[in-house]
Amino acid sequence: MSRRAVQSRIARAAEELFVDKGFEETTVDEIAAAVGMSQRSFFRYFSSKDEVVLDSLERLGEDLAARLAARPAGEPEWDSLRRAFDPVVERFGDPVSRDHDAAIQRIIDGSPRLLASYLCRLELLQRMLTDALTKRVGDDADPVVLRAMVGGAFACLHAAAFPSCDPDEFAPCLDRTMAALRPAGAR
Amino acid sequence: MSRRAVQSRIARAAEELFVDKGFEETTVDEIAAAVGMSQRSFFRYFSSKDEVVLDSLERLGEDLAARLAARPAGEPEWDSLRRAFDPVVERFGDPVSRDHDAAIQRIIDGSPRLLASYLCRLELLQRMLTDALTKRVGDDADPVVLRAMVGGAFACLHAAAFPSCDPDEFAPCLDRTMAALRPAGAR
DNA sequence: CCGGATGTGTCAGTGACTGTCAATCATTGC
DNA sequence: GCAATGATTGACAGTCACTGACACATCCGG
Repeated sequence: MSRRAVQSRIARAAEELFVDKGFEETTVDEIAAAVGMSQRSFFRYFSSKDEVVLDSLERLGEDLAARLAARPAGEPEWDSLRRAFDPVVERFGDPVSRDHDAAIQRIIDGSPRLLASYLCRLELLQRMLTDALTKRVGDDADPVVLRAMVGGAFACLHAAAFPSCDPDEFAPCLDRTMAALRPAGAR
Repeated sequence: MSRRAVQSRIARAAEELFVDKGFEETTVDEIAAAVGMSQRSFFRYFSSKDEVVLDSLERLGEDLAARLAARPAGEPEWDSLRRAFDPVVERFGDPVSRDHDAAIQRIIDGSPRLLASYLCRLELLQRMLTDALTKRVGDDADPVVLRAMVGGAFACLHAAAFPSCDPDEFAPCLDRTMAALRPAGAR
């Protein structure tokens, strides 16, 4: 069985336990037992307990960065960033993946420890997008401003994804927010 | 001796050790020994090892929120946010506190675990500012947009504080970045 | 059949953190 | 002055995430 397959088996078992009992209340031993392996082997597939939950974010990051890189050359950066978020919007469109993501999000919000790791991941993700954006724009642009712009776009994404906004309204909510925050100087 | 005084004694000793040996390489036992108390007592003053480093951020948050609340009523939100950041700019102006903060920041950046907690704190701080901003603006404003605006302003702060920008240039760098990211719709 | 590469379980250890209990000390009421 | 009370502490044991070391199995090309 491939490494990826094992990881996904572990992840599925772990998420079930997390939903049942909560993240902090579930020990790594229990997860390992649920998939029939030793604790030591669990750590051969995931470098930490957090990783089980946050693993999918890594692939999402690569996806977003690729989308951003593929945007047409002349497009204003703010619009490119909005378009790079399309995969996220799509996932929100499908009820199955949306429910799954919502469950994950509830797990994350339920544990400060995990929430911290999650934010760290988002930070990494922003760095990836900043690099992609820098390549598109060229080195003449101010790197600090680019960094901030990606941060601003993520703030819109983060705000729109907040539970206060109901999931069906996600896409319009994101558009509205990004329109409101659109930098005045943007081409 | 007051609780605060003990906390600050612990914090001073801990920071010295962290600078010397690094955060991860310093055990709580060592910190406790350095101030002559048991490990158990250390945890009575700080709920975690992270807390020793991040404690000061809490007070900063209250400060920023108070500044924001005190801005004149008609001022555009983006400008109010910029002014709320003044205490941070001031700290960067004083060489002593700047060096101290830089040391702290190096400690934070040196440990992924601590960095994660730090970002979590920043998130909390943003929530505080969002609440303050909401009070100023009234409930007719879109809460999601307000949330995103605070996030955008923090992205500017975060980007400007990055080591790539030299400390003397911090204030102009922040102004430049916030000018570039100023929302087009802002009054 | 043998070589190493790869995957696994076991075990021992570290370090953060928690619960519990008993001793100490200052405060308060009498 | 003294006893009851509450807060602070140290000592100790325990849990849990995570790591390193080693032994064992399997598998695969030569």
